Amino acid sequence: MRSGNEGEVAAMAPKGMRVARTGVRANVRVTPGPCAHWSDQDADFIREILDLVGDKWSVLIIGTLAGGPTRYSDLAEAIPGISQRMLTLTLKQLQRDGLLIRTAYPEVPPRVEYSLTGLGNSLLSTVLELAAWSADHHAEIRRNQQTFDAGS
Amino acid sequence: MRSGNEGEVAAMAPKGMRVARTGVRANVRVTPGPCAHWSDQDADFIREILDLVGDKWSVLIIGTLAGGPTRYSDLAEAIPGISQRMLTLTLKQLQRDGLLIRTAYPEVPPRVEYSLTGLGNSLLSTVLELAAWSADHHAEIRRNQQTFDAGS
DNA sequence: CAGCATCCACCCCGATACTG
DNA sequence: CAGTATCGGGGTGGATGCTG
Repeated sequence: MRSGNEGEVAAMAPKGMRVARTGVRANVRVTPGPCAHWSDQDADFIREILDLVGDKWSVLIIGTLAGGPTRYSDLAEAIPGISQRMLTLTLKQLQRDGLLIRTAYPEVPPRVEYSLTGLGNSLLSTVLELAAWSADHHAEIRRNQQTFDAGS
Repeated sequence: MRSGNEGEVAAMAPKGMRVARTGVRANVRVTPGPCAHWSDQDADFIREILDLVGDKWSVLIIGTLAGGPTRYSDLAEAIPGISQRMLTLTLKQLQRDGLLIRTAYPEVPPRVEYSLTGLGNSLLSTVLELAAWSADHHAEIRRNQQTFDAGS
C-alpha cells in the first residue's frame, strides 16, 4: 500500500499544490535561490484541515459517528474525558462545516441524533489512515524520544 | 485525489471500528452500550498524531523538507509567518520524534540542514492526503459554513 | 547564520452551575 | 435528555532582544 515514496507523493498532490519533487540526488542547490515555497494558498489548505481535525475532539467524534447515527448522550459516553461544553461546541463546528447532520426528534424526553454526511465520511477515511500510521509507528516514535532525551 | 476509495477503512466498521491495516490489535472491546466505543488506546493513537501534526507549523515544515535537505534560514523563508521561536521549537520536537535529522556543518558562518527521515517521509505522504482532501473540498466547506451562518 | 531567553497576550478547554 | 452560561487555569505561540 502507500509507501512513503516521494514520486507518489508528488502524484497525489492536488492540482495547484506544489510539492517539490525530490529530484534525484543531483547536487542540492547551486544557486542561492530559495527552495520550495508554500504558496499562501497551500498553507491555507493545511490550516483548513488543521482547523477541522487538529483540535482535541473532532476526530474522536467523527470516528464515533462512523458507527452510525448517535445520540448526544451516547457520544458523551463513547468519548472518554470529553466535557459537555466541548462536545456541544465541537459538534456545532462540525455541523457548520457540513461534516455531520444534527437531527432533533420532537419527543419527550428530547432525542437528538448526529450522523456523518458524505463529506464527513470521506474525511473519516483519510483521517483513519493517520490513526493507522500512528498505531504503526508509535513504538518507534517512543523509542526515538527516549533516545533523544537520553542524549541531551 | 484518488477517488477510488479502497474500501479498506471505508467499510466503516459499524461497531467496534478498528483500523485493520496491520491487524495488530484485534481486541475488539465490546462495552455495554449501543454504539462503538473508543478504547483508551485508540484515543491515545489519535492524540499522538495530533501532538505530532496537530500544531500550527509541523506539517508546513515537514512539507517543506519534502523538497530535500533545507537550511534553517531557508525554512524560515519558505514558511510564511513563522517566528524564529516556533521554527526552532517545532524543529526540535520533530527531531525528537525522529521525523527529521539535524545536521550542523562546522563552518563559518555556521550551516545547519534539516532533512526528513524515512519515518518523516512516510508521515508526509499520509499528511499530504489530508491536504489534498482539504484542497478538494474547501469550496464545499466554505459554502456549508455560509449556509449555516445565514440560517442562524 | 542559527539559534536561545524572556515576557505576555490570547484562547482553548475543563469545571461547575443552571435551563427548556 | 440535551444542551447553555460563566469563570478561570494553563498552554500555545508571537514579539523582542541577545548570543556563539
